[in-house]
Amino acid sequence: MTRTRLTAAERGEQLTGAAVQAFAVSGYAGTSTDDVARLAGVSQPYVIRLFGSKQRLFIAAVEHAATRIEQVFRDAAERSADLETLGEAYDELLAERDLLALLLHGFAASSDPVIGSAVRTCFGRIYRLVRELTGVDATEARDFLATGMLLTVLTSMQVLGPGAVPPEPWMAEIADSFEDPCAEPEPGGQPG
Amino acid sequence: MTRTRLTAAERGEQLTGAAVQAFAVSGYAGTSTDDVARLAGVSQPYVIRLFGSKQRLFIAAVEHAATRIEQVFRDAAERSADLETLGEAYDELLAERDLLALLLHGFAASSDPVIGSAVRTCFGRIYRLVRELTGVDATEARDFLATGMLLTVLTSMQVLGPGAVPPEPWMAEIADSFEDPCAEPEPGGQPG
DNA sequence: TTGACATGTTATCAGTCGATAACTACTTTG
DNA sequence: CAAAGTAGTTATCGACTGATAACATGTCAA
Repeated sequence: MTRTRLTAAERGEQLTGAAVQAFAVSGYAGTSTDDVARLAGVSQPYVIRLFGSKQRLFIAAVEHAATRIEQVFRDAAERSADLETLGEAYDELLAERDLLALLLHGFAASSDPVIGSAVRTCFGRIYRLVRELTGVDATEARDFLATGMLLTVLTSMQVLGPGAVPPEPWMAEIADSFEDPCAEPEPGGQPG
Repeated sequence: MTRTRLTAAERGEQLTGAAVQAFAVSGYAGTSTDDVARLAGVSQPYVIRLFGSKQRLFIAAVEHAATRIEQVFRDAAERSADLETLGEAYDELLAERDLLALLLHGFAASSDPVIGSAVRTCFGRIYRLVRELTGVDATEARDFLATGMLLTVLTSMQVLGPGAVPPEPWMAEIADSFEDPCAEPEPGGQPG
């Protein structure tokens, strides 16, 4: 079986996807470039040659995830440009677990100045996009993203989502609080 | 200069503190047991002998941080048992940056089943405590913790807090939204 | 066809890390 | 004082990692 040959650009895209998957599980320091290489079916040194360093590979993955998140929000806003619809879009993002998990690992890896800078830029773009798409003020956008962060963290902790552990009472309580529409304190706002 | 000799219990506590500091910066995979050892002024093998493994050291640090967070909330509730007061307590937690940063790294490291289990238990305890101290319902407690998660993430990203980078416009906008009391959508609720 | 370029691989290395083992030194107790 | 327990060290190992260099293989234009 001969290896399928791709252009450098194509291979780069494929590797970025593999990097999103791999880094989403174990984070920057916990994932080896060989993990990414195996996932994509190429050798580890080739990954380094294409991206220059592990750091640049990670940043490429974070930016890819952020771009995808923005796209999901944009698509949702095309249906209806309010926070409630964007909140529904969050369900799609939670289904693609990798995106938010990777972003969380990016936040955590922000003590590295280069990674931190890239991650802040991505987060800032998402915040701005939410405000522009829906026209809400800073406080509403902040509360929207706050709930999003909690959902992201709960998913990473495997309290919510596909890979969730058997729920303890407090987990079920929180999960229910997201699904009960009557419990919303203000009409049309929170993701979930 | 002779090394100060401590009992195993004392040294263990000191090492747990050092572990909180060290793991808060670079996370589980990104921090070596030698980093923790140097911070405490002992040799690396001794750290392993006292805690058995790096994993157990990390879990000890996470549980220590969670316990401290609970204590801050309890102290605040003794002044006044409502969410607003607990929100003020959050400022103390943000000042002790390590605690929340470490917890965030714990969330991110939850793909390890042993760590994940410990982290979920800690989070569940904090959630329960917030509800018990204030008597709020699940939705209010969830929104409180959601804002807390956003604050934690923003601090880790160095958007807020002592080590923050020079603020870009969107950062100032979010920071302001926390300080403006008039912008609160519902009276007395969010941390910050 | 041939040669230049692009796509990949294997071999290898220097550094790091968690963990074990064996040894040392201090303290307490009888 | 001696012996036993406690606190801590140095030496060392095997595994892993990111990165470099050299080599191989496939593709396409002249």
